[in-house]
Amino acid sequence: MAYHKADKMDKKGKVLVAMSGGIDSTVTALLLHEQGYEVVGITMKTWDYVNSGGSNKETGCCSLDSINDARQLAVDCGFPHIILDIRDEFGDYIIDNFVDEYIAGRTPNPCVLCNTHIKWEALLKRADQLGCEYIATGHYAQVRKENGRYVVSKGIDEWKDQSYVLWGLSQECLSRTIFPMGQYHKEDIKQMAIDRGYEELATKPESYEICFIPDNDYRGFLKRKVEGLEEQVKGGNFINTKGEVIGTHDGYPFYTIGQRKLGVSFGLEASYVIEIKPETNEVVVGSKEDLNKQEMVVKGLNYIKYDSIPDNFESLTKVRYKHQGEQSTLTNMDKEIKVLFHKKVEGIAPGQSAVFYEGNDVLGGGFIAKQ
RNA sequence: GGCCCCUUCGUCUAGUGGUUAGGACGCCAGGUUUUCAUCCUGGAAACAGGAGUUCGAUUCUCCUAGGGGCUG
Repeated sequence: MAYHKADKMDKKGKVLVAMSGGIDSTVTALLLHEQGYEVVGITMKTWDYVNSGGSNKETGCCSLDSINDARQLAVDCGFPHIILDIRDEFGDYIIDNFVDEYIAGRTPNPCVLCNTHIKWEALLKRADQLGCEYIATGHYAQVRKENGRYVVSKGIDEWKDQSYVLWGLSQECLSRTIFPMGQYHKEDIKQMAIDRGYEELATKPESYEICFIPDNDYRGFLKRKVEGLEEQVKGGNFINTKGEVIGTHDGYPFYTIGQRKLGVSFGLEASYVIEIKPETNEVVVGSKEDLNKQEMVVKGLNYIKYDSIPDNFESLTKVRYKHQGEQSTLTNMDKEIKVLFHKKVEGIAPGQSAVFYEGNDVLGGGFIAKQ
């Protein structure tokens, strides 16, 4: 495909924009296009939605039924758009890991894993094939180069900040990544969409499900995916912190640490899952106070701002996506980091990502191994 | 087998001769949220049954059904 304006556009470069069809990635493509980048849109097909039940929600990281919207925008703006089928890699890696983690009694975050191991890899590979210097996504986060490293920091819209899900990206990936959303607030983005004639995008509900579980029922997904699981694990015991049996549950994979609504009333106060024991199919239940833990171990580390973290480093550490974070002291221990929080943190769940911050900058992160 | 004390939303309970019968947990629905959760708002939901006393009974009395004390 010939680009008659190629000379002019080359000043900014060629960028491959991941487009889900939602508002954020759409505006991302629009802005870069307006700024003079040579934009190529790409929509990744991660999962076969055909028989998964419909959804009219459009603006998650991997929306459903949105390929046409992305393509239409590309047509409107006159840039190319391609569809990339990554169902195989996605299924083998993300979905298998998702299932394995739950079977192991942990709580995975597939979005983080997909970013780290699938999405960027697929984007960069295709970018190389297309001669794109950069890739861009609609994440609310920022990247800058500092002291020879590419540093991820929070988007200026604190409320929408998505830097948490990017802790696993390599320096190589970051060196070619642009996050236009990072310097805007969500309201600005909505206004930009409206100004450009895409008001319907601004009013679409956002999607919050895991992309491969459109009905938002991960428990049902596990049951369908793992034959015989439901029968094997049902009837396990709820036990209290003294080890006494206080009830029966549906099976340990169907709970997560910090979960409250357990379908049974155990006493005067709300009860929370504080520990999951896959080997005995027991779920330990306790009070809100029992959920609070002072320390944890994080493994599978990736460093962003520096190439390592010195001992006794002070950082704000998040244990979940929307966790506000808690001050902590980090200590290296042979490919793992021990995190000692200054104040106890509620509901630390193995399998979730821990992300370390220095101010607004992401130091790095890893997976919570144990409390 | 005699004389005492219990019985309220699914659960644990508060309470009164006239109340919208209150709360907590659980449940349901919304909100927040690119994971799972948390969190916030709202909602449904009960006086064991029967007969009295009373202007009026969930409350007082009596009777029929389910738990604790002294005697044999």
